[in-house]
Amino acid sequence: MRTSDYARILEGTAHLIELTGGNAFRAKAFDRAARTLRKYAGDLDALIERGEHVGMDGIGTALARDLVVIQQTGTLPLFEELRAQLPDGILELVQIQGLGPKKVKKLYDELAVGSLEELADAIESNAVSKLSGFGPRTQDNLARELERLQRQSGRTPLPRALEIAEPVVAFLRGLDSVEAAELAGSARRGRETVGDLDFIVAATDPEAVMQAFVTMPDVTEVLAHGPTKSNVMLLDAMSADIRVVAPDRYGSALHHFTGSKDHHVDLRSRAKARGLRICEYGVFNAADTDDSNPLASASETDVYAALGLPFIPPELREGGGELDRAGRGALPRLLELSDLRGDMHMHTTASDGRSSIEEMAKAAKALGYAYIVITDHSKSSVIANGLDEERLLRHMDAIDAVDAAMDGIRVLKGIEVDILRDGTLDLDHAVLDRLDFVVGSIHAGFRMDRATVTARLLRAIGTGKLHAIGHPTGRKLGSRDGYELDMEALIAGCLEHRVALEINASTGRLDLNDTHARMAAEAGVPIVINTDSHSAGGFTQMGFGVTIARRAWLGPEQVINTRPWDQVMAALGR
DNA sequence: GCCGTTTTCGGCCCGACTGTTTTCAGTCG
Repeated sequence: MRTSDYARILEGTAHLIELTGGNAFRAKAFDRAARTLRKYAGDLDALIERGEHVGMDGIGTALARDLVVIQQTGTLPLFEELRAQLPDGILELVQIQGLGPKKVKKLYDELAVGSLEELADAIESNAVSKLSGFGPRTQDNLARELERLQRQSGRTPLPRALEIAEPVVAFLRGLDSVEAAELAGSARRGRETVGDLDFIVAATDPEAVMQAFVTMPDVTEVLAHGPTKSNVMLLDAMSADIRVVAPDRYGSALHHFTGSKDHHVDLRSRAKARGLRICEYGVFNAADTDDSNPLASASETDVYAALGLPFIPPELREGGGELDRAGRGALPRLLELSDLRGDMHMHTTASDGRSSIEEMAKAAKALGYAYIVITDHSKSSVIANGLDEERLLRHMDAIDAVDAAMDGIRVLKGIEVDILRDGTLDLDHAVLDRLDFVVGSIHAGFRMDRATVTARLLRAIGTGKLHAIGHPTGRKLGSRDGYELDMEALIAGCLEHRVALEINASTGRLDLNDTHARMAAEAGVPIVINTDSHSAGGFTQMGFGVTIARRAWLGPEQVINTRPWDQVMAALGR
């Protein structure tokens, strides 16, 4: 069973408990356990088999037993029992914005609505607006939400979300009474996909800010508009919330709306243990029931300090043990963009890039890099005009010529060699030996099962000719899932043969992701962060790789391209 | 169902906004 299967069953059980009028806290417990599982990057199946899942966050004796049952039978009796009482489509209804368990239950009890289609029919016949507790406005909102679901579903990749959000932040900062404005929420934490955008503003005239916000040109729909909080649709693509607060409450508000939910749950229990209370208006004495006298609220640093903690970077606020570590003063010094001295995976006009070797070198030098490695495709990638041995040898001479002509940056010879279906490499080993850096990647034959792909990668690593595995899972963000892979086996192989795993920072990939990168680095595998640029403009994507690294708790010492070139091989242990 | 420097029982975050209501339940983050 895959991790997502376990999580899906627990999540479904949580919804069904609520829908059948069960104990809401019991439902919450199932939901919390599901989230804990989704966060676990290792082999959950094996963990359960070893009985080591007992004691995970939110998993007590009962849920631990339930997980064993799911492993053995593929499902859970409680889940099946509740599911038999309601149509399957009802779980889709809970996903709709504006529909919670109570309203879904009412729709089902009174109108027999048990699926998205039936809801559409009920709206069509105007029956929804006649239910008590509903009304014409609610019916309209549901109709719009259904339409939106059909048009687009799910979360927006982080790069696209930032593209939409950054102009809005600039707009808000330019308004008259605004002292500070920031993008909060999961985008600020750097999650690879973003559900909706949250903007926090410190301003002396909240209503003016609110009015300006809801009338921005990018706003295609106003969903809510209050004196301090509004919700709009931006470019028909993303829902965006805004909160305006007094400047002296900016820190606590920014903190509150940055989340995550799990981080806040942990933080509140810590506050409680210290006789404190924390909300969006600040940190208070628990006994202090009004919000006028906060102990801390102006900055996030103040908020954490009031709880006896150092500032915790947003990327770590996922409820993944960051409070414990912060409390012991043991947070890592996280990687920063300025730590990186080189980029070791990029393409030129020799294969499928759009810039020359020289253009790449000049752009990299302008960014302050000390070295780059030119890694064009190998011959199997025919569509990408990949190089055979003969063309590669000539290409190497061209790289040397640019290197000799450039001051202040090393231009090194590499290749992104295809890992073929049988795990052999696409180029002659003797030629590979003459390169400075070899990235091995899978570009074809994705439809293999987990064991076959894993063996394929391990055989490639075993050649001893690779320095790094490029985009290790092959996923394309938002469009392709990538191949199934035994990540623990890959990590063990990389450790044994001293091969780095890449965080591919190109906006279409972000691969490795944060959980896998954390897992690899904790095991001791060297990480390399590359843009896989196909033009001189592509280097700007490096920031996304750094964000993933930070979410993976990585510091500069775990990333090989923070080192000077002459120490990179040593960092690989070679 | 989970959890414990307040607890092995009794809590479980809490405030804004909407839409429907005549004072508030439901939803969201």
